[in-house]
Amino acid sequence: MVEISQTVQIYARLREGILSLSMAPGERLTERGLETELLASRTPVRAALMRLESEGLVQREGRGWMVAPIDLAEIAHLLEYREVIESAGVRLACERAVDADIEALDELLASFDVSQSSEEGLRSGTDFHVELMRLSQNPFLVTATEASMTRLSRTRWLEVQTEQSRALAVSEHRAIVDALRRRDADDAVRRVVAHIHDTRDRLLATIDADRRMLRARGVAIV
Amino acid sequence: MVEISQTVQIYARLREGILSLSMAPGERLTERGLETELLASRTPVRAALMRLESEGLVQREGRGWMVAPIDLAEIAHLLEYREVIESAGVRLACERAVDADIEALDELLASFDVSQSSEEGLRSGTDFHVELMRLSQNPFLVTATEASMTRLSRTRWLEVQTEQSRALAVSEHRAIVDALRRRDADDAVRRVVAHIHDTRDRLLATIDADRRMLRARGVAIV
DNA sequence: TATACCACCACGGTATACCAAGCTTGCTAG
DNA sequence: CTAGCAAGCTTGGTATACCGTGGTGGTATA
Repeated sequence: MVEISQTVQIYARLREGILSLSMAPGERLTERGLETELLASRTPVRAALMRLESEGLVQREGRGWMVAPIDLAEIAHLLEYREVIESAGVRLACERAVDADIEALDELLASFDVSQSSEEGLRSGTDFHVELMRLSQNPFLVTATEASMTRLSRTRWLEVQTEQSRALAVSEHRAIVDALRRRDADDAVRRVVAHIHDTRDRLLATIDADRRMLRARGVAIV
Repeated sequence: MVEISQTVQIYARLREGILSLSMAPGERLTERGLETELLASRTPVRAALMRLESEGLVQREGRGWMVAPIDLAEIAHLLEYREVIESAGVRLACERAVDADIEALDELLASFDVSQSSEEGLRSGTDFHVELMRLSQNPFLVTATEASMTRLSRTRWLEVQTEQSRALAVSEHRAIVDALRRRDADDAVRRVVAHIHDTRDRLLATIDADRRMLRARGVAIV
């Protein structure tokens, strides 16, 4: 058993609770409440809250804190932002990626294709896009994508995850890798844009349709 | 005189010291040292350091902290990142900006043109690009540009700021606003890209030429 | 003289006591 | 009965004491 500092442990537990929706969006938090709940002192709790604030997962609310609500407009803006980042990133990747890295990305895709567990399915999408951006050789594109996927990841639990929708996502990913392998930048960009558009349409349609249900589940949709 | 909390005051003072280069890039910092130097307790000092870390202005170094060194490769990546963000942003701005906001941006430009003080000249560039991104209506493009400009702002002090180079920057900004006013997205993007390329070339050339001098001044250029 | 070991000190991490401010609640006065 | 005020409690903000660890300098021994 490795010893882990309180700071990162508390941070990880809060982050997990928020992303898994076991802490409801919009839920009010107090430092002292978390202190007793997580059996730690306020110092690491405050550190975790500050870091989560910089990631957009918690917000200051009056004198206290709250779990960031799920905001439809923010989601739309994030997906537009991803479209900007990832189309430019995949174009750079076509110029710069070495073949071995493209094949490694393809293998990553295959490994996710095999595993069907839901939480791994959750990670597969975010990891694919992050690893794709890594091929651009620009660390800021990687970081921006990581941050975007983190903020978007709570919405995945809301989205209907049918067998065919997951298959579609995988095939779209595969098409991107294929274009990348052919160094066909224009096609790669087109497919990235199409993939993000598909994601957005599916997501916003689902959320919009289930608005009432989600609100009832305590999801504060602004 | 308004009372300001220790947390934001300490943060602001550290930030100012770092951005003005009065705290040297690569300089080692200790929480207890800053505590006595800034006449505050470790709690707000730690909070400030954590926030500055998330902005990339300080880094953890071993068990301690250091002012983030100026990294030539990082600067190049940041300028490439800005090119991605701002070309997409200005294209969106052409579609979405209302005329009044474009005129307001033009007036901002005029006000900076008049004022010739150096630190306002420093701010004028960053504010122009941030306000430009605001016209895209996407808050993530605004935030990304703010963060990039912050990280880049230390390099401005190193760059030779001749009268004609500043005049060139202003005229390039003006050309962008003109294209925006004509809703000529392709031209606007072209001019944004050209402007950032110019900035990069001037910056990297200056820094590369003065490498030895800068290192002698205590600037840790990796 | 060189190397190894030991003691001390400086560091970030953690816990906690105290503070001022703001909200809530309950009592009192009209 | 209602309105207003005051007291108390809860909040984040701040200061500080304490802990374990890692690094460093000095000394002793080979």
